[in-house]
This record gives sequence, structure tokens and C-alpha cells, in this order.
Amino acid sequence: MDWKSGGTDPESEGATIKSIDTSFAVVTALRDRNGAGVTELAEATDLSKSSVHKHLRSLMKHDVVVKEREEYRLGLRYLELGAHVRAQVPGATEIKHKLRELATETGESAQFAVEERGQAVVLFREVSHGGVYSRGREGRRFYMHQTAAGKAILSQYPDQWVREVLDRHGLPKATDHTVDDEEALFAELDEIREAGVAFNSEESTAGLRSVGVPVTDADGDVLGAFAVAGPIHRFEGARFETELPNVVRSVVNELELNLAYS
Amino acid sequence: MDWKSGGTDPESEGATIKSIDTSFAVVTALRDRNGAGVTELAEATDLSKSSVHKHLRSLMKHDVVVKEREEYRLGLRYLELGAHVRAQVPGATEIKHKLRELATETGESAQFAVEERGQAVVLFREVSHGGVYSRGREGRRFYMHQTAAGKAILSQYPDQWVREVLDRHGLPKATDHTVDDEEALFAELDEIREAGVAFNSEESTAGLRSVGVPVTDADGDVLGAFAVAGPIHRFEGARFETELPNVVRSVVNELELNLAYS
DNA sequence: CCGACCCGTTCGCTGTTCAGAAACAGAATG
DNA sequence: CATTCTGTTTCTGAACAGCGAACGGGTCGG
Repeated sequence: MDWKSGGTDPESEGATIKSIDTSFAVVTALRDRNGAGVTELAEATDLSKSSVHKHLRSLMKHDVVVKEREEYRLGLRYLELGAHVRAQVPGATEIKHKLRELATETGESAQFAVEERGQAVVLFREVSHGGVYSRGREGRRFYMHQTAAGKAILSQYPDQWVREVLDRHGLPKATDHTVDDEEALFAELDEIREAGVAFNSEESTAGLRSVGVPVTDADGDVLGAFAVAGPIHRFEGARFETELPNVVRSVVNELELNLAYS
Repeated sequence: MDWKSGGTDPESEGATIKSIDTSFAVVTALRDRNGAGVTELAEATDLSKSSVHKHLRSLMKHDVVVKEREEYRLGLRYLELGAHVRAQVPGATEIKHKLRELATETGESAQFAVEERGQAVVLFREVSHGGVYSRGREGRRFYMHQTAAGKAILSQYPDQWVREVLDRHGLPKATDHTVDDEEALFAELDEIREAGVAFNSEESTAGLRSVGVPVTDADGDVLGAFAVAGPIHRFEGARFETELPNVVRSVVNELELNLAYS
């Protein structure tokens, strides 16, 4: 029942601190409408104005909320924390470097994603001229089975881990092309393992395709995955099936060598 | 007594929610040692193990803390929130674009900073080949008077606002070169206003110089400031005093034009 | 092989304190 | 000028955060 041989099943939630839950409710409401007043937030969260107010004051104390022009909005402290956790990832600098190389070399948007709690999280992202595909801003979470990077990562996991991911999140469909059959997914993971490349053809977003390759460290443990994504009209034929996979693979190869010697 | 004609004086802290304070204490302790156990955190925060545990569980529920390999560390949810607040800044895309242009054009590290709660916060950062100056990761906060970007921003503020910043934070010294005299600062802000450029010569870090230029929107309100920074041996003579200022100014000019038409 | 120890976790209890209702102040609206 | 929005403060009771102690599992050392 353990997750990666350590950790508690997150579904079995014991007692949590209610104030924290409500604080996050306020923060979430604030994020969704970025910038709001006390009354609006009170309605959105089903709390009393006084409670919201007190929470906002507490959050302000820690710079995660600021008041500007008579309205509250999220502060930049989150940026500091976000940058911090990202910097802790081993090889962050090299990864970012190689990612940019990949983006300029292909002329497409590229991203590096890692797995957390059974989902794929975009850690770095490089957009190239043409590709203003807003999908996949840094920090965004995806289902593993809906993206090329996610499947690339899964392909390096033992079946047991993959199954735990499925137990936790299932195989929700985002488009008609999303794999929603467990058998089919495992078969695809086999192919990915053999080819060293994962494909995503409109499985998360209509019109969007991507190519992903897992990144492993010197011990063979998977760190995450690189992926390039773009519109279907540029991702087809030999470019989609051969050229881009080769480019991504070779960039990842170089990265892995760099990571081994550092 | 108001801050920017709206807002409460942050010094006058009313009653805050204690649970939130302790949660932040846990998060901070976790950040400072990135990755720790319950007992260690309990000692660091002067709380009981059970309290720390309950807080951790609550924080895990919201993905800001994750348990991995029998130890707790900060999760990637902060990355999402950080990326979100940054994306809300008007013209974020254009700013990032121009910032990269500035970095490649000068071959130095460049950054875009905004003011929040009287401090300068680095929003975007571009490092060039040579400049692995780790100073100024995204989200990092600086005193306004200790950086070129901060002084550039202050130069566009009415005296009243500047004085409010000083009231709140004072003029703490970071090095021997830091301006710690109010008169001198205002005189320097005058010069900056005239020249359109702010300089920082080892005022925050020994051996580090930088050149900053304020960025204003179509209404003339200051959005933030661009700055290039580098080692003193590359930042001297005509390059420091004339060339770099001209490059930064022209890049900012182009940016302001782009922002006006969007 | 076994005992001592350290860790994370759980369980009740108690005093603290968070949440809500209502009143207050101030600005904008008509 | 009255009304009706804001955001803010006050106060009180019921909820709950925090602690100590006990539990269970793992590892270390003898």
C-alpha cells in the first residue's frame, strides 16, 4: 500500500487543521479571480466576512497576500517558494540549459516535467517563436497518461508503481484520443520502453501533439521527461515519427551525460 | 498613513490566526533544510511532534508538502501559485521576451523587478553564459535602495511614497557602499530621473555592479525595472557608464512601445 | 538473535481560539 | 442627505489546535 516504498496513502486523510483548509480556500478563491474584496471572497468560500478578513490579515503577514488599491490579491512570496522548490531539483541548471537548446533546435515549445503524487508537473518550459501554446505553464499538473512526458516517465516505472498511479487517479478522458484502457496503456508503455520515445496525439488537447523522452540519472532512476509539443499540422509524417524523436533523444542523451559528471 | 492611497499599515498587526503562523513556521523550517523529519521540525519550531505532524498532514492535503522516501519536503504546488501570480503581471510575455534580448545582447545576467510592500522582487531573470551570478533568483526580495532596479523604480515614485518605503524598511547597509543617508538617496534619485538610468556599484554585494532602467506603461505608471548585473571587472569605464545604460534604455524603450500597443 | 532506542503516528483531553453575528465607520451611490 | 454598499472591529460560545503519552515498526548495536 505504500507509495514508492515510503509514505502514507494520501486518500486516507486523517484529521486536518481546519484553519489551514479555509486559508487555502481563500487563497484559491483569490487565485481564481485574481484580485477581490472581502465580501466577494466571503460569498465564494461560504465564510463570514470577519473570518475571511482575519485570514487575509494573517496571510498578509506572511506576504502571500497583499492589499493594493483597496483590493486583495496574491503576493509574490509564492514566487520565492516556487523558485526555491524548483531549484532543489538536482541538475536544475543543466536541465534548463538543455531545454532551451531543444526548443531552439526544434523551433517548438519544449518542457521538462516530473512526477509528483501520481501526476506530471511542468517544471520548466521554453516557448519558441511560433508556439504560443499556452498549455503547460510552469507548475501546471497533468494526468500522467494524457501527456507524452507523463507516459515517458511511467515507462520507466515498475508496473507496481504504475498501478498505484492508476489506483489513485484512474484514466480520465480529456479527449476522444485519451487512452482509457488499462491494458492498452501497459501495451503502450512497452512500446515506449523499446523505442525510448512516447507520443501524444491529441490525447490531452485537440490539435496538439507532442513527443516525450524520459530523463534518467546515473543510477538509472528517472528524474522526469523532456517533451516538445506543437500543432498537429507541424507534427506529422516523418518529422513527428522520426526526426523529432531523434532530436529529443539526442538532447536528453547529452543531458544525461552532463548530469553524470557533476 | 496609507500605502499607495489604499491599504493598511502592515506594522499595525491585529490578531492573526495562530495555526497559520505555525504552518508557515513549519513550511519555512522545511524550506531552510529542504527535506526533514517530524522530530527535526518539531525541535526547529518548538512545537510538539503531534502538532507538527498534523500540520504536515494538512499541508500535504493541499500539495504544498509531500512525503518522499520517509521524509517531508516542499511540494510543487508552490510552483503553480508562483507561476500564476507572475503571469498576472501585465505584459509578462513581452517583458520576458525583451529581457532575454537584453541578456543576449549584453552577454550579462539581466532581471526584471517590481516593487511589493516596499521591497524589490525579482520577477524574471535571464542568465547568460558567463554570468552564473546566483544572486537574484526569481522571487528573491531586495531592499529598494540596495539595487539598481530598486532605485530605478523609486526614481519614478513621488517623494511621499519613497518616504513611506524608508519609514517601513529604513536604509540598512549591506556593504560599505550602500547609501544609508536619506539626503544622499534623494539626491541620487534626482540624478536617476534626469539620466534615466540607475547604477549600483557594490551596494548590495561586493564585486557586483549593475545598471537599471525603470519601465513605465502608457499612463506613465511604473511597472518595474530592467537591470543587467555582472562582475566589477566587466562593469567599468565607458561600458559601465555609457554603453550598457544605452543598451538597457533602448531595450526598455522598445518594450514600452510594445506594451503600449497590446 | 534479541533488546534498546528512535522515529512517525495515533489517541483523548483541556484550554485556547477560531468563526460567526452584529455593530461600526467610511465611501460611493442615488 | 439618506441609503447601501464596502472593510473593519468587538464579543462570546462552541469547536478544535496543541500537548503529553502511548503505540508500533524499524534500525542499530551488542
